[in-house]
Amino acid sequence: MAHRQAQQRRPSIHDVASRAGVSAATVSKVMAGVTTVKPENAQRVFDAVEHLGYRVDPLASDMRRAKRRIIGAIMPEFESEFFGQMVSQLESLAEQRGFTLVAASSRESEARETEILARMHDWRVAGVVLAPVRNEHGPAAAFMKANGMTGVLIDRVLSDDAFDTVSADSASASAEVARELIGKGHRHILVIGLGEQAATVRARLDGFRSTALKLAPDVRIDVVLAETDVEPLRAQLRDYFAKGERPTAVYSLFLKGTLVALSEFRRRGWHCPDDISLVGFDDAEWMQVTWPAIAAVVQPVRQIAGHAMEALFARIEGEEGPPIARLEPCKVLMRESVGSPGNVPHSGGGNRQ
Amino acid sequence: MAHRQAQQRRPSIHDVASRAGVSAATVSKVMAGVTTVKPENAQRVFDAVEHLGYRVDPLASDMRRAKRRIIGAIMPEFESEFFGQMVSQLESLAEQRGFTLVAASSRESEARETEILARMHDWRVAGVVLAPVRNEHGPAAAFMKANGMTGVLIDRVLSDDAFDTVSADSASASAEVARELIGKGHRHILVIGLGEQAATVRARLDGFRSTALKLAPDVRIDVVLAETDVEPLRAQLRDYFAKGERPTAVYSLFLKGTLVALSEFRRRGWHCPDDISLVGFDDAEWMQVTWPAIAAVVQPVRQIAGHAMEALFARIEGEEGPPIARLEPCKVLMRESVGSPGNVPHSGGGNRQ
DNA sequence: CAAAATGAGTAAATCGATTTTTCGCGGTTG
DNA sequence: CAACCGCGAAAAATCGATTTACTCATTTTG
Repeated sequence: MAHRQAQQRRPSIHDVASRAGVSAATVSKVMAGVTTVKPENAQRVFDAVEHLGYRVDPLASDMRRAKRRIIGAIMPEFESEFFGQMVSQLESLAEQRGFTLVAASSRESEARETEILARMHDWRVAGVVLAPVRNEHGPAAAFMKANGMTGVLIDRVLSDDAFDTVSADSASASAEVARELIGKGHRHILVIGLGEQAATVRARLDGFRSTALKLAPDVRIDVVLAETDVEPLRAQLRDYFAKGERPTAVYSLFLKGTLVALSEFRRRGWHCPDDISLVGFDDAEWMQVTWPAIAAVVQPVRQIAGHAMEALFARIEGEEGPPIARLEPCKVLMRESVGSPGNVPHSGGGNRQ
Repeated sequence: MAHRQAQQRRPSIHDVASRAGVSAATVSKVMAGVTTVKPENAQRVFDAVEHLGYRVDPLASDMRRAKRRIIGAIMPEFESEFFGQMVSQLESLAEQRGFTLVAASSRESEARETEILARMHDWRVAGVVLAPVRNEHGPAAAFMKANGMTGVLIDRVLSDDAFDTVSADSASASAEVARELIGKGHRHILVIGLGEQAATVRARLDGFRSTALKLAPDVRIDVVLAETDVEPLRAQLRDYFAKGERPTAVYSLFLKGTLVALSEFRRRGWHCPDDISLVGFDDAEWMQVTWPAIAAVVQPVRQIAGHAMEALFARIEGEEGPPIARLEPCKVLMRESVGSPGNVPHSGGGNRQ
C-alpha cells in the first residue's frame, strides 16, 4: 500500500545533513539563520530541506535550553466569553513569538490550580499567565515564587510584590457606573458579588461606593455578597427581596451575578428598566440583543492579553526591576436596562414598546 | 540571597540515581513501576526522589517515543460556550490519561487550521481532535491523511472515510423541532443558517424539512442561507422581512443566527412568542434568564468530548478497522420563545405570569 | 616570512529521560 | 566441576536537536 509510507518516520536533521553533504551542526546553523555558512552550502541545505519536507522538531529543539519555548496559561474556566477571548488572544500572541501555548482550566479550584502549575513547571515552561481563582495571594502564586518561575498574574488581581499584574481598572469603571446611576436619580442601589475574589470585588465595591456617596451622600447602598458559589448568592438575593427590600437599581460585580439578578427579576415579574435597573460588570454578546439590552462594563480583553504577554516576555528575556501593576481602562455601555427610578411604566402593556 | 536557590536547575534522573546509589536506568524503572527491582533499591530511590523533590521531565521522557503524550485540539473559536466547554472537557480527559492538551483556535480560517495542524505534527502529537471550520473534506483533514496522523473529527462533520467522527445528531434534533413547531400549528416557518458548514447544515435542514412535510404537507418552509459570514446573513434576513414575508416561526441552525434573529426582531419591534416564535440550535446559559426564555437544541458536549477521546485513544493504541461515525442525541428545550401562531396575546399583561 | 588571527566546518558532548545490551553472580544441572 | 540459567543492575545506545571545542585553511599582521 503506497499510502502506508506516510506513516514513516519523519526526516531528522541528520537525514538533511547527509543529503546535503554537510554535518548536522551546519544544518542547525542554517535553520537558525546563522550567517557564517558558505552560501553554496546553505543552498544545498535549503534544497535538502525542501526535498525531504524537513521541519525542526520543537520538542528536541527545546531539550537543550533551560527555558523552553512554551507558555502556560491557567484560567478559572473557558466557558465565558471573557476567558475564551483571553485564551484565544494569548495563543495568538504566543504563536507570533514562536512559542506554543498550553492552556488549562483550574475550574475555580485552588487545589487544581496548583497541580496544573506543578505540571507546567515539569514542562519547564518559559513563563505562565495565571488568572488566579481567588487573588494574587493564593497557593498558586506562592508556588511560582517558591520555584522561581516567571509569570504574570491577570484579572482577579490588584498588584503583587513578586509578579507583574495586569487587570481591568475595576475601580474607575465602577465609579463611572456610580456616576451614571446617581445621575439618573437612583438613591437605593443593591450591589451583588462574590466575596471569594477579594481583591477585585473590593476595588469594584469601593470604587462604586465612594463615588456614589460623594455625589449623593443620602444614597443607600446595600450589598449582598456570597462567599464562594453562585447558588448561595441566588438564595441570599431571594431572601433580600423577600424581606421587602426594593432598590431601584442593581449593580452586579460579575457576569454570573448578572444572570442571577435577571432570573430573580423574572421570578418576581419585574421588568428592566421600568421596575428596576440593572448594570453588570462584564459584557457578553447576547446582552445587546435581548429586550431590554443589558448595560455592562466591557473589559478590554485585547489590551489585558497584550500587555500581559509583553510583560511576560520582557521578564523571560531577563528584564529586572520591581513588578509592575497595570490597570487597563474599561468601557461602560449604558444600555436600555438602566432607566430612572419612579419613572412608573405607562401602566398598561406599554412597557414593551 | 537564600531564595535565589529556587532558580537553580531542577534535579535530573542522574541526581536521583547517584543519591540512591543506583543507576539512572534503575530509577527510570522504579518511576515506571517496573517490578523487577529489589524492594530495598526501590525504597532508596523513593527516598531520594522525596528528598530532592524529583519529578520526571515529560519533555525529555517523550523524546524517545514515536508517539508523544500530547494531544492537539483545534477548534474554530473559543468564545462560545460550546467550544469553551469542549476544550475544558477535552483537557480534563487528556489529563486523566497522563496526556497534555495543546489547544489552538483556527479562528474560522481553513488556512490557519492547516498551519496549526502542521505545527502539531511537528510536535509529533499522539493524536488530534479537530473541529473543522467547514467540514470533513477540508484541507486540514487532507493534511492529516497525507501525513498519517491519527485523529478524530467532531462537530461540523457527518462521517469520513479515514477518521472517526463524533457529532450531535442534528437530523433527529431538527426533526423534533419540526414536530414541536408543526404541533403548535405553525405552517410558515423560516430556517436560517450558514451554508459554509455544508454537512451539518444540510443534515439539520433536511431533518427539519422532511419531518415537517410529513406531518403537514401544506407547510411552507423558507430558507435563508448566507455563504460564509454572519453579517451577510443579517442583511439577507432584513431583505426577507422587508419583502413582507411573515413566517410564524424561525428556526436558526446555529447560535449566532439566533442572535441575529433576535436582534432583527428587536429592530422590527416584534416580540416572542406573541409576534413570532424562535428556536435555535445550540443552547447558552443566558437563554433561560431572558424574557422570553429562548427555546434551544442542547448539544451533549460531554458525550461528544468523551466519545471523541475514547475513539482517539483507541486508535492511538493501535485499534484497526473502518472509521466509525457517531451521532450523539441532543435535547430540545422548548422554552417560552415558542408559542402558537395567531395566538394573539391575551391583550393585557397576563402573558407575564 | 613566520606567527597570529580569522573563517568555515565538523566531531563530539549535551539536554534528560527510556530501552537495549551486557555483565556479574548465585544457583542448577549434567 | 564445568556449562548453563536467570535475575537484577549497570553500561551504553538512542531520541533529535544545539552548542562547544577543535581542526584545517586562508588571511592578516609584526
